[in-house]
Amino acid sequence: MPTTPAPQPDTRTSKTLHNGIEVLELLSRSPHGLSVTEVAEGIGVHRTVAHRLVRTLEEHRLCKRDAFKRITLGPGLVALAESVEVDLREVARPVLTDLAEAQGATAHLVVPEGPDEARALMVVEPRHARAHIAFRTGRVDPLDKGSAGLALLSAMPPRPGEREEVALARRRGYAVSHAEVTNAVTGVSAPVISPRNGPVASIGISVLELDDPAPFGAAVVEAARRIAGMVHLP
Amino acid sequence: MPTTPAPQPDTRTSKTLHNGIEVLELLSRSPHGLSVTEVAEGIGVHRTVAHRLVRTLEEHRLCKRDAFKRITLGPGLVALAESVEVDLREVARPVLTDLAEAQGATAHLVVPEGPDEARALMVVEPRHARAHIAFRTGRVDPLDKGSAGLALLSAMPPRPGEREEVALARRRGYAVSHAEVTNAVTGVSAPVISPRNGPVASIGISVLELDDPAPFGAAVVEAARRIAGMVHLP
DNA sequence: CCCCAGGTGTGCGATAATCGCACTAGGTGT
DNA sequence: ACACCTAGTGCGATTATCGCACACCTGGGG
Repeated sequence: MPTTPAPQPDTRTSKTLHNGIEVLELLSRSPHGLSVTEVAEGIGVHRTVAHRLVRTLEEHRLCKRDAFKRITLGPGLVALAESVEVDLREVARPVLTDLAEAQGATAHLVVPEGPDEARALMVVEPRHARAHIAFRTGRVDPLDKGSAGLALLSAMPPRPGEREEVALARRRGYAVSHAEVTNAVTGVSAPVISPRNGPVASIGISVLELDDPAPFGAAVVEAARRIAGMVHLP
Repeated sequence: MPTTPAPQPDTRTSKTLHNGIEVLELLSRSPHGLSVTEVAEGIGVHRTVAHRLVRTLEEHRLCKRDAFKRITLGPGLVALAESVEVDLREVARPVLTDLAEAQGATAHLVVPEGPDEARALMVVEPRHARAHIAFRTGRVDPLDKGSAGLALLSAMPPRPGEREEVALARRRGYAVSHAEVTNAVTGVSAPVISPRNGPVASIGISVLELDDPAPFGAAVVEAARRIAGMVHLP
């Protein structure tokens, strides 16, 4: 019996770094922290390995251990995250707050991720609305669900079998969705199109109203236009 | 010549993970992105190694490559960062916005990091002030510089050789600093003290006024008290 | 009190993952 | 066409990682 067939090691990615990142992702799903043993079980490595990974992350403030040794994500991550897409978020922030305030609804900036997904990069809630939606920054949704993704698709070349709403959005300049990612919520989004880089983001609002989306559409189109005029990637 | 003296490998931390994190830190200092070669030079590893690290980070969306192969930080980081100190930030957010609005100044939540540093976890700017300070979330300052750090120190046992301002803050309940971290800016901060965990944060504002800090002090003390009453760590 | 159970933390040898060479491929400017 | 630059890859040598075995601490019974 010639040992095991062929483990075929992957020389293209780094296993140790992969494990370290999995620790971070595991911790982000564990709001109340974990022990070293739980981390080891959670990602399927030996306890000693988890120990070394945690210590390394800790040195970089990517995780920390509280008074009784429980491990949670560390504030170093907020410093790193602050540098993600700085120029885009810098110009988008005032536009989003204005939009949220003017419409009395939650405004969001969403970027495409991979070929079929979109991630919320920024979410701004209105200050003085009677009621409004809240959802998590960093959230990922399929590109073909929700107004933000539809708006992004509408700024790309048509795909075979694309939803009818995309073609409609392409004509109107903004996309509308209802109860696709969140029950009872209507989304209205417009693509932010950079002359140089194509559709870099979408900007939109989540409203509770069910009637005519046209005024909202005009508002998000205008907001997207403002951002596109200011963003210039190298 | 008996080879090299003694390389003494470090078994306590993980070199590969360390390198991967250094890539992230390097990228956060490089707003316009880097090439693989630049990454390799920046952290002092072979180009092939940098290549593998980048690819691994990319799979987890911690970095991404734009149209012309330049590498920047990826949106996966904002999802991770969103989970840092969730409960604390959840309760602090409305308090900070109220504080910023009421005082017409930038409000901030700062947490201790290591024995001698403090990091800004959250920064909220006022909506309608004539002028206000802005600074970066995630920023690190020495614990004995600036009102936030002084406030944290004032809630800890006295240290040998501590600044006089700390004792003063201990008596008044809030700390005041002027032009210590930023020119011409006065900071006023109060510690957030959890009955169970001691000083977990400080909350404060950065103002341009130079006169009586007492009203600001009362406001930050009240804000810190509100947060302390709501935060309950496991 | 002592001992056990359940957890963290650590030295060290075997081994598998990483490193870096040598090479291919693609693009740019002369 | 050529020289020159950077990205990307297969593969053997080397070295970092893995995981065992053990020490240590803390709390709770017997």
